[in-house]
Amino acid sequence: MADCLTMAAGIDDVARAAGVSTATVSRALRDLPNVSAKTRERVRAVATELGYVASPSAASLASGRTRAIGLISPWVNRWFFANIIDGAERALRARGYDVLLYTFDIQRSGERPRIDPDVLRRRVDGILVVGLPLARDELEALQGLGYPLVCIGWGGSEEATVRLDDRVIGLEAVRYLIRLGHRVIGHVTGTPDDVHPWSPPADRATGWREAMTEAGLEPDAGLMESGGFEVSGGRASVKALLARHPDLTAVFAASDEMAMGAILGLRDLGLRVPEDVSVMGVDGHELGELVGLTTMSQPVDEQGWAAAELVLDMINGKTPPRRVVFPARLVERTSTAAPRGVAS
Amino acid sequence: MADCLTMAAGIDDVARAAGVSTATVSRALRDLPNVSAKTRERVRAVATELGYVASPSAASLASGRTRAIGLISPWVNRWFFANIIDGAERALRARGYDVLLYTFDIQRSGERPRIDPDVLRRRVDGILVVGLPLARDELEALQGLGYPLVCIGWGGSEEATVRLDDRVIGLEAVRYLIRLGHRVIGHVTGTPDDVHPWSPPADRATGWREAMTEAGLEPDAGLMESGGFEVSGGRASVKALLARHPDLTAVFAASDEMAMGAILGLRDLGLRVPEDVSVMGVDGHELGELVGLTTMSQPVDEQGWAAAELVLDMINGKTPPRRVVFPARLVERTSTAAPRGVAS
DNA sequence: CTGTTAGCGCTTTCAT
DNA sequence: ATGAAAGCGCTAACAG
Repeated sequence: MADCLTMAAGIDDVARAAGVSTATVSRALRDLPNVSAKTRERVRAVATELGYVASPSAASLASGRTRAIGLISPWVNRWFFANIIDGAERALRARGYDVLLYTFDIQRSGERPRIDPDVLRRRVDGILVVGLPLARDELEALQGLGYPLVCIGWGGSEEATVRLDDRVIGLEAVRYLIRLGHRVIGHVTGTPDDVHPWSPPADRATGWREAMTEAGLEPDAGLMESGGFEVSGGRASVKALLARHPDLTAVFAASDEMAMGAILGLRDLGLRVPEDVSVMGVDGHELGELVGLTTMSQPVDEQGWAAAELVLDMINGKTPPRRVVFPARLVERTSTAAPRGVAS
Repeated sequence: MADCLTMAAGIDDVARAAGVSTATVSRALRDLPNVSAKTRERVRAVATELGYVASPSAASLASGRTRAIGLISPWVNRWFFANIIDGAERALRARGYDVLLYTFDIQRSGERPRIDPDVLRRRVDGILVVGLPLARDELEALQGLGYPLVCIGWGGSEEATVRLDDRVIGLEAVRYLIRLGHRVIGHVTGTPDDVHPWSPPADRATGWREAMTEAGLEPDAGLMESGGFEVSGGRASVKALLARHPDLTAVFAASDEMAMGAILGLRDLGLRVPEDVSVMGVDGHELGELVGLTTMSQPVDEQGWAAAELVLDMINGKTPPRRVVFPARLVERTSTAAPRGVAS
C-alpha cells in the first residue's frame, strides 16, 4: 500500500501508469461516454491501486461545479432542524454530494445579523434553507448567487419548497381541542410579529384563528403568546396566557418543545395536565411520550430527503415540482382531555 | 450594484480597477504584510465595490489549504451530537472556516460500514470526530490523510481529545445512588461489547463497577444492559434488567435519552419513579426536567468550542494540549430517592 | 512595498 | 475512442 502521507497520486500518475492520457483517466473515472470498456477497467484498476482520488478543488475550478450543497439552518440542536439536517445529509451524501453547514441565529427580538451570501459564493452548487424565514432582501441576495435554492419548512409560492400545510395543522389541532369541549384555547406561537405571512408559526396561528372563528369562539389577541420555539419560551408563555385569561383550559403550541415547556410552566403554577389545562403541540418529538403529549406529528426524515432530491434535480436541469407538501397526523395521547365539567 | 448572476468579478478585475497587480490584491485582502495602508484600503474598497469574493476552489488549489473542517458524527439528531455540532460549527465559522458534515451510522450490531477516508481527501484542513469510537484501522486510515484530527467525547491517550472523565462520572453517579441507600443498581450502557476501552460507555460502566465494588456490592453482569444510546433502547433495557433482577431499586443510564427511555419502560411495567425505582442519566438534556431527571450534567457547547480551537491550533502549527477534560456535575432532581424502607 | 511569473490538478474543447 | 493543450482563478516564490 502506498504511503498516503508522502505521496498523493495525481491524475497524471494514473495516466502514466495506465498508459493513457489524463483526459481519458478523467473520463473513465467519471463514467463519461467515449471510453472503451477495457480502458475504463484498466484505469479504474490503476486508480484504485494508486489510491487516486481527484482533488475536489481542482475539479471544481476546472468544471465550475463543487458537488457540495450549502445547508443553512438557524440551529442544529433543535428537534426539527436536527432531524432535517440528518435526513438531508444522508440523502445528499448518497448522491455523492458534500454538505456545508451554516448556522445563523434567529434572535427573539427579530433583529438578526443578515445572512452574508458571500460565504456561499462559488462554494456550493445548491442551497437548502431550513426553517429560517428569510427577509425578502436576504432571500434575494441568496438567490442572486444563482444557485438552485429550496426552502424546507417554510417558503412562499415563489420558492421551491418542501413543507407542511401549517394552516391545516393549526386548524385540525384546534378543531380537535374544540371537539373535546374547550372554549378558551390559547396559542403559543414561534416568533414575535415580523414573520412572513408564509412562515409556519404564522400559518399555524392562522389555523388556530380560523378554527376558533368557525366555532364561534373569539381568537383574542391576548390568547396568543410567542415562545420563540424554545422550551423556556413555552414555559413562560403559558404563564402569560393564564395571567390574561384565567379561564383558559387548553393550549395549542406551535412546536412540541414549546408544548413541553408549557407543561413545565403549568406545573410551576401547580396546575395539572390535562385535568386543569390540556396541552398539545406539533412535531412528533420522540420525548413527547414522556408527558403523554398529544401532537400533530410530521414526517421529518422524508422532508429532508425530498428537499435533497429537489435541489439535485434542479441542479441537473430537471424541473421538479416546485412545492412538496407533507401531511401531519394527529397523535392523541394524555395531555389533552375534555375540560372539567364537560363529559367526553 | 453589479449583477451577481452574469458577472462574478475575478481577482484581475479588482487588480485592474485598483491599479495594482493581482498579487497585491491577494495580499491586501488576506491581511498579509507588505502592503501599504493606503493600497490595502483602496483594494478593499474596489473589492467591495465590485462584490469580489475569492474563489475557494482556486484559492485551495493554489495554496493547498481549504479552510474547511470535516465534522464526522454518527448522527446529528441526538442531544449530545446536535449540541457539539452546533457549538463547533459556530466556533469554526467565527474563525473563517467552513464545516463539512459527514454522518456515519453506528449499527447496534457493531457492524458498520467502514468510514471511507477518501471522501475527505483534499477537502479539509482538519477533522473532528464526534463521539464515534472508530476501529483502530479506521482511525489510522483517517489519520493517514495527514490532517490534524481531534476526537470529541471519546478517544485514547494517543489522540488529541476533548472529553469528559467518564469513569469518574460513572463513579460519582453510582456513589450518589449508593449514598441514597440503593444496593442493587442496574446500568444501561450505550453499546454492546466491541467498544473500545476508552469509549464513554465503557468508561461509565467501569465507574459503575468500581463504585459498586468499593461499596461491597456485586456489579453482576446481569445488572448491565445495552440501550444503544436510544430512548427505545433504554425503555427495553430496563425491562430486561428487571426481569433478571426483580430486586433492582435503581438504574444508572449512560445518557439522559436512555434514562428517559428507562422511565418510560418502568411506567410500562406499572412501576413508579422514584418510589419503586430510581433513575439517573448523564448529559443535562433540556427536557430532563419534564420527568425530574437526576443527571450528571456536562458542558456541551464548551466541548464543541474547545475542539474547534484545538484543531485550528494544530493546523496553525501550535502544539496545544493534546487532551482537554471537562467536568460534569451532579444535578439532583426527583427521579432519584432513597429506596423504600430506607430513611433518607 | 509591489509586480512578474509559475504553477496548483483537474476538466474540456478540439483534433485526430 | 483517445490525446494535446488551453485554461479554471487564485497563491507564492522570486525579483526588484
